[in-house]
Amino acid sequence: MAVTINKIADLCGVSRGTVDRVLNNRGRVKKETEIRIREIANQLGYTPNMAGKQLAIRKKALTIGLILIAEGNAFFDDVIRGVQSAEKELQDYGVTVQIKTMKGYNVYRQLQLIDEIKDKVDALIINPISVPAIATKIDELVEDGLCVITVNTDIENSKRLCYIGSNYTRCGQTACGVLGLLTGGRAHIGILTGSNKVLGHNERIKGFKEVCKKKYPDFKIVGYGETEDDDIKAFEVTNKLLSEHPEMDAIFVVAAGVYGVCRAVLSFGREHEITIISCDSIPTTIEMMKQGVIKATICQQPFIQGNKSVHTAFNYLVSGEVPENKQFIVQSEIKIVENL
Amino acid sequence: MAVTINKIADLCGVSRGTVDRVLNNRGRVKKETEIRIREIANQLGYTPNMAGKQLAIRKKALTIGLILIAEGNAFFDDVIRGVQSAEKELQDYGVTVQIKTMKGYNVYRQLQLIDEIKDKVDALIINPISVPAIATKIDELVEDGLCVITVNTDIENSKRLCYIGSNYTRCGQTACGVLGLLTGGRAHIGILTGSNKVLGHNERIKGFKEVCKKKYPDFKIVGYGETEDDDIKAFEVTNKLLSEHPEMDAIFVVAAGVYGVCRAVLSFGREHEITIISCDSIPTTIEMMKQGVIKATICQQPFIQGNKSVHTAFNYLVSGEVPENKQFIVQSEIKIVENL
DNA sequence: TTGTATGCGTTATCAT
DNA sequence: ATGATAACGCATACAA
Repeated sequence: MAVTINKIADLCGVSRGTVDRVLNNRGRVKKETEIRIREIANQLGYTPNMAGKQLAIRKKALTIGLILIAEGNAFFDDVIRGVQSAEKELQDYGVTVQIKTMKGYNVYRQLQLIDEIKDKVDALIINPISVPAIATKIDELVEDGLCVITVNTDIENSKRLCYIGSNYTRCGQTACGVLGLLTGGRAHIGILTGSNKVLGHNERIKGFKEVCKKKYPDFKIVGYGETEDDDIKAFEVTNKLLSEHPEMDAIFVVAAGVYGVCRAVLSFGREHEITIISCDSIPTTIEMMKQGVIKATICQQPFIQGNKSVHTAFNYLVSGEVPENKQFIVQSEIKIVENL
Repeated sequence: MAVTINKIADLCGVSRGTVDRVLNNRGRVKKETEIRIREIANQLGYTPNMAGKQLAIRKKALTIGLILIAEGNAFFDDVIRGVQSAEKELQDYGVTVQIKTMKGYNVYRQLQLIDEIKDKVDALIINPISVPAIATKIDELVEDGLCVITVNTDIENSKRLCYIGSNYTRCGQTACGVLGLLTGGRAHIGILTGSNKVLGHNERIKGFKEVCKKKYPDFKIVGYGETEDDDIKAFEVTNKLLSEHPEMDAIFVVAAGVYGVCRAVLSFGREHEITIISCDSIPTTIEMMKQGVIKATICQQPFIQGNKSVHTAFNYLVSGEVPENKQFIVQSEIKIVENL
């Protein structure tokens, strides 16, 4: 039978209350008894019982807040689905989530949203803009006792509890690996990123180039473009790239704007000559895969990102459980039309 | 606030005990009160509280038994890791798992193991041999009130609670899709299956051929071999195939014996000319991928298969929760060396 | 500084 | 057929 707080109390000849105070660092207990209790607890390998905790804590309704740069970005639809699924799974324990979305990389707006939400929630899950101002803000929140988790994008040198999301470098490496296999290691590549101000996009390109260098000496990157995560902009810039580089026979779409890129390739009638690899799988991307325009896409388990971040926040709030790893990295999944 | 059994009792003017008897079909309650209670419960949308259930049920130690055809099959190592992880996650609730392993497709042996374990467990998770004798046995167990879940291999027309595992057809389709992309849709393919008596292997081949037919008219399947899931046998039969079909430039390894196949290809010095696609990722397969001998492998989330099956059994035992789908199908994951 | 009582939602065992 | 009561493990308010 598992060891409970009661058993420890018996063994130490004190009351449950005292053991509780020690094990949850509530103070107000004599040093020497504290030491004794801790010793016995460790020795017996005490682990708090979740069901008990959850039942007792039920009186307090927990609110978990989310700030996501989700507007106009279909990728986040699945993240939100994961969040909502977690809310449902945790409804027994009185958990409510509150999602605030924003559009684009407006630091001021994100700070504003943080201030709006911070006093209403027990934990904050944020898809942060990776700039010092946000990092500082996160640290402030944590100092004030709020539980903060970064999702999808990390700010490593901040005091957040943990990061849940992908390894962008890995995604880029995988993309290059796939492209290498599809082209036999010989291609003239156009890279269409979202913005060269976004860390994640740059890391994907970095990973891509690493593999290029190590394994595919005959890969030539012939041009770059920025889609600004917008299909129209993507369409224009891809058109330009295709005109300037008729030798281009492969495209890596690093971020959003995938559909715009595809439409440009289609407008040149070159969809059969150009191997397109993209990231993530939103409906328009899936449609393009079904039409054979996109050959493969590298996904980052958005549902799990949303779901796991809520569960992690909840576990921390309920039992002070700190994740064993500061980063929970989702898989870089290769999807083709057959395994969508 | 969520609706509890207590609230229902109040509203109906009865005691919790009565409500409990009704909602858990324990009988011994007057028809008309039963109807009234059910009505109110439905109306209020009562959902049992997990934490409460789990605390109360804790007195009974639950045992979940597993029968896996795991010996000599490294694929199952990850399944078992998933099972053990689930055991740890559920230890708070007094769950113990008991794993029995066997080697090869010996129906009599499997029946024997079932008889050994059936009276000692509250649920049985089985990786069944797909023959009528086992199906009948499963039905008997279920009739006797045991909870039975099939894992990794299903027996669809049986009374098992549900199946947790892959869609083998899908795996084969994915393999063909990948091969199509890697070869430009033109290849002379050798197929090395485990045994043509194993349903899953045949389904993979079926899926592979489907995509061949639909998308890749220039794929020619030039030969078949059976590895009997054994590396030595695989080595021999692949050697034979390579001798008889020098035009062969692609291999789909359907089941185990992957390493033997690779060694044969290496012994012919043809590892650069032959595109090998395999299934699953055991250590020797990973090694061959790193050496570039295998280009891609299609995986079926073994850890999740093990983990999820235990959790599903637990949920059923604790709350009678029947899975919403009779089949929980894991993803067919494409793995290359970059995203292993 | 410590102990006790009460309650969270459910199940199980009595007693009626 | 039904109700009352005691667990299960933990948190907390209150008493000492």
